[in-house]
Amino acid sequence: MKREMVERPYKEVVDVLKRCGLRPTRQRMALAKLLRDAGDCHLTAEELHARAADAGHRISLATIYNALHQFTEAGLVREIVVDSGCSYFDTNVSDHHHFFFEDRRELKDIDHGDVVISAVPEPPEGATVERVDVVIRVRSS
Amino acid sequence: MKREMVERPYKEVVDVLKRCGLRPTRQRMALAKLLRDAGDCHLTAEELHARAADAGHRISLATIYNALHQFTEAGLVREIVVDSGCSYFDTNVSDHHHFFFEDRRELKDIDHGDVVISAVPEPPEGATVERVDVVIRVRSS
DNA sequence: TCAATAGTTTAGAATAATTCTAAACCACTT
DNA sequence: AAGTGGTTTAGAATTATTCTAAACTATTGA
Ligand SMILES: [Mn+2]
Ligand SMILES: [Mn+2]
Ligand SMILES: [Zn+2]
Ligand SMILES: [Zn+2]
Repeated sequence: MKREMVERPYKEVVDVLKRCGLRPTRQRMALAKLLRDAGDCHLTAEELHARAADAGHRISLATIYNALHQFTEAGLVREIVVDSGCSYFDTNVSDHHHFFFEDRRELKDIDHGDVVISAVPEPPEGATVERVDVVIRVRSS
Repeated sequence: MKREMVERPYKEVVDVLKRCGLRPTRQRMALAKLLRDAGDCHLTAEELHARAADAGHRISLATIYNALHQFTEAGLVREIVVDSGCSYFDTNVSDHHHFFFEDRRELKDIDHGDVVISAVPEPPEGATVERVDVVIRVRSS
């Protein structure tokens, strides 16, 4: 019973990982749980690494990168490129756009529906639209 | 007269540079001219470096980066971040958006007006909108 | 015309994010 | 319990970019 209270929260992430065809290893379970419990946010690999460390998990950066890419592939997180120099991983995988605070280098979600794109051009022949990213770059002033 | 035919094209870029408060050095003139003559396109620092070399200019990469940042500051080019790992510099500084071909890692302009954003949210208090970037990510398939 | 000055260029080292390597490790099957 | 094949890891490698400090040059005004 003591054991169960601690272990239960893992059940879900284990299932998610299995559904994605990823072995539920110690590291992937820890990371998947951290990401799920983090709520909607935008993390760099380094930040996730730090959070894992804070939670008592000693996971190599290589593994963090591996997991983030696998999770991206599986649709558990979404990679956002706004800053030449580092990638952000978004735990909110629903369709939404972003403010980017250039001075703080931070992303903030824009509620779906607050940006309306009323005309999107056809992609060129043989190309298929993967995603439409809208980033509103702002500076404090 | 022989001389003039070769030199005249530089007159404009010299003026542009002066207007921007940048000394018209040999390197900056060469780069400004290359960029102006390139037509609308999206270049990486390396690509511009290669074009300079092709045109017979031996300019260090550090200078390419310096110039591109100064030109960006001055509004002569626009920096676009779509690809974690490298920046693109757009010689088309008019208001427009982009397709990004993820496999080729190439940008393509979308005519102004082909993307209509009919609702843009207010930025948070104290933040001022710098720019709205729309990137339509496509893959060939 | 010629310094003096301040801005510019440069090679090469340094940095930072990310990827690679190859050996140790461990999840899952049998 | 052993075999297997995927996984993790430390550390080296890679890549784009920035930094450093010395050499260079555009500009100015004597
Ligand atoms: Mn970062
Ligand atoms: Mn590149
Ligand atoms: Zn988001
Ligand atoms: Zn463009």
